[in-house]
Amino acid sequence: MHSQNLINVITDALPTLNKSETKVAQVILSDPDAATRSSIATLAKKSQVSEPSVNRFCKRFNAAGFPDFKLKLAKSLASGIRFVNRNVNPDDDVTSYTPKIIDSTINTLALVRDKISHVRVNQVVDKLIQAKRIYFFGLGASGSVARDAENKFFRFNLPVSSHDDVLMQRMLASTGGAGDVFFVISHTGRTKEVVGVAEIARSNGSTVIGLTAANSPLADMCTLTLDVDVPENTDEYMPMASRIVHLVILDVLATGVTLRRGPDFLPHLEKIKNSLKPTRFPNED
Amino acid sequence: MHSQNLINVITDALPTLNKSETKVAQVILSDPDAATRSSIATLAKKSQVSEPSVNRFCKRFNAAGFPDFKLKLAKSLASGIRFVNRNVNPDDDVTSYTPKIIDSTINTLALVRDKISHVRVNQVVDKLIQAKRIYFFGLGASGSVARDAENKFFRFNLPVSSHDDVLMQRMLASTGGAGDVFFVISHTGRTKEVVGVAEIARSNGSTVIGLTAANSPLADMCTLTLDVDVPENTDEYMPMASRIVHLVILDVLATGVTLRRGPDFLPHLEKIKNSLKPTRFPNED
DNA sequence: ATACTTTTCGTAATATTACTACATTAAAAG
DNA sequence: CTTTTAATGTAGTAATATTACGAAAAGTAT
Repeated sequence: MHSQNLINVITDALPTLNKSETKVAQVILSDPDAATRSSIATLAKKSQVSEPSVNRFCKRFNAAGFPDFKLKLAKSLASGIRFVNRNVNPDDDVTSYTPKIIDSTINTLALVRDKISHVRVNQVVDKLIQAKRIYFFGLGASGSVARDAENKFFRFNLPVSSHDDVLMQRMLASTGGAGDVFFVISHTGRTKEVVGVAEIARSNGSTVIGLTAANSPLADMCTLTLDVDVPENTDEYMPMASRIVHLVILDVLATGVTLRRGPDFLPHLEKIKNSLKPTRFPNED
Repeated sequence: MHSQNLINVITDALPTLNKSETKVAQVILSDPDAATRSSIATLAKKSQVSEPSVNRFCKRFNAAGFPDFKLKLAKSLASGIRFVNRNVNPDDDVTSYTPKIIDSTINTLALVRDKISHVRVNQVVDKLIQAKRIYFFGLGASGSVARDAENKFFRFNLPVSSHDDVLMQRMLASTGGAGDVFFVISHTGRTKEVVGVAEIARSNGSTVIGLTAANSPLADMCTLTLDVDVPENTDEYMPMASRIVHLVILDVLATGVTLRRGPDFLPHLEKIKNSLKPTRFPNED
């Protein structure tokens, strides 16, 4: 449901426009930003047409009127600029690469927000709630994601551990069984070792949940997967956005588990929080 | 120059506003999209103030007037950021808590994007470039952030390690000296152990960089800090966004270092990437 | 408290801006 | 050439926004 960029729509419609509409279109396209700031009178003058012509032009593009048109144009500009400028160039300086990287992460998260399957999330929460034991597995960058997940889920008062050692993973997978949940994190879903471990766990009757790419070998091996398709463009040389997405999805899952546990569980979380107080300098305010 | 998101600006200014301005702000924040579509008269009525009050409100936020304000607001909305009621309620289901958590993370990132000091980022990149050795330190949730940083920075071909063991941290801090960079990650900046370690490192002539809260005890102890003021979550159900922010800032720093190294360095990164190929199932497309 | 100052806010007049109805012109069809 | 239809503009009207000014409220100092 990504609404089409208004500027593209106008450009596409250009050949079908009549004389005065074309004039208006050209003026708008030549400087869309200026158009958003000008009144119908000034725009009419610039285009050398009458004001009603401009108004008709706006209505032709499904706007209620000129002000509404300007609004839509402004929105197109705002979202467009962010989309185009996503890549970091070799000659970028701090002031440009910093927002670019953050924007790119934001965009990816927005994408995931709109695409993630709520049904699937619910199913995974189900499995996690029922688990007698949870293992988080990951290698490389996903290793620290797994570790973060452990740090989050141990609070639920059940045996949780994270592992980034393949041999350890293999051994644990082979000793697991019903009631054990193996939560396997992998950006590509194609790492042979990881897929192998998932296969072992699965064949022993454990539940295997994958946080990984859709339709990957790992995904095929899992009881249940949370598909994440992160566009690769920023991850040219090192994983970036995918880790973040994985972490946020784990946040979502943890929240899901907390909510299912109900309000009686909150004092327990509070207790964990308070246990850290003596390790800290008191807050002055 | 990156213009700050108008909605954040308004939210931040909320405490400094007077009675009628507050009314207007609340109405706008409760449904910013509706605000962009309404006239000054309807907005005034909704806020139960006069039209000039709305107008003054707009000018206060550096808009030429009401229409200009609407335009800026629309642009802010279009940047992919949704501002819903950010808190998760006990009776939320998947379809509501999932977007809430992701939106809240996005919102935090957008805030950091607009507030982070580029000068400071540059200074930190300077230090990292010059480092003979880098240690990433963190405890708890910051432990996995430190580990992720190690995974990222080892690619730059210099001795990097991450540690989440306080004793290890102390020992390393005491043996360090000029040329060593201790990169200390802490959300609160108030954990006694961490501050102590930073102090030891500092007193031995090492460079200590803090990724932590501004004006915290840890920040005071550092050679250089990257201040991150993530609104502390009082809500039980909301996960910490600070980890995510820390990770993204480390992405920014890694990018900064890569760019400084120049294009000659890219083959090296390529080599690391390729080294993983044999561990993966080939991609079918 | 009281008078004085400053800030806040609304009324009403005015200016700006956008829209509509209708007239005119241009183009197309017969 | 008409006649018809589409395209465009004019002028009036409606709507929307802004300004100037003054009243009320809040704050200060005496």
